[in-house]
Amino acid sequence: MTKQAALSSAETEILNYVWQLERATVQNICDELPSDRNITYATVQTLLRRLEKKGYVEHTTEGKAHVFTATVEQEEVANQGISDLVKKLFRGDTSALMLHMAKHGKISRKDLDHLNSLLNEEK
Amino acid sequence: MTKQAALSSAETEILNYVWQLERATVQNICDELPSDRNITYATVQTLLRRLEKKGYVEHTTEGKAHVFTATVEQEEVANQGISDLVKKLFRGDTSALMLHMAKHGKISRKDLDHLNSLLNEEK
DNA sequence: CAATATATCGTACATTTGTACAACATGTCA
DNA sequence: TGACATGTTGTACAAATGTACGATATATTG
Repeated sequence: MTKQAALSSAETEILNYVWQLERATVQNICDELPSDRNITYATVQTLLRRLEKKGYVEHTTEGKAHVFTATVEQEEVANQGISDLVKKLFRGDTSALMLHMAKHGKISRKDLDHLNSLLNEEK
Repeated sequence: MTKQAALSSAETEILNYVWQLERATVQNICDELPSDRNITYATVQTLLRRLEKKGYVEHTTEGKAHVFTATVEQEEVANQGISDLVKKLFRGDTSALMLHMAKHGKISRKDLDHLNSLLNEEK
């Protein structure tokens, strides 16, 4: 909650792998990267260093390698991201985002039914 | 459609005013800015110059001032923004975004009803 | 234990982004 | 028409971002 520095695009990309792997070394992440993502080991390392400085991950040393783990939840970061987007593109109006998505066919009947039951089962 | 350079945060902010005003001079935009947004005339000008170079606005000269108009629609930019967000935070899965929003109380019963009728009236 | 493979660390460097000043140009009004 | 107000242009500069090299440290294994 301590007002974290914003995540850059590349940082977010890497953070996703940390979430996914739960515990990840630089190498682990490099192994996960799709082959068309041309980025070196050194770059992944720099991004992890920056993520740590910004407070999104931390590490312990295991053997000679660093094992990184996330210190923030995906949920939190997602909330922040959505909130920023909505602020930037829909004057802070979340309903406007929904509407936009519906108009552009991003919401299916199935999604809607699902959401409906979700809302219903809430106390 | 010509693969535009991405919009920065400050650029998006200014582009929103261009959409809103339809035709806007630097001064017009400065007048619209909330008083707590401390940014100079010169900065707005620079951002408009960059928006033009990136192809999001164009201008005509009227008197001694430039009058800017958008060359892309808000809808397009919104789509791009959503798509980027979903890619970054929900592995490209739009439904996951919806679900997230529902879980976090960003979707109201009212929104849902509205979306429902929207989906229904579609041919 | 020495050589090898593999890590990290310090640094670097070109771009992009956010912000803005100073100089120059040009309508406008007395 | 000349001064004034208001525009634009060129330029700058620090911080953030994306990317990565070279030097150094350290497990591992023959």
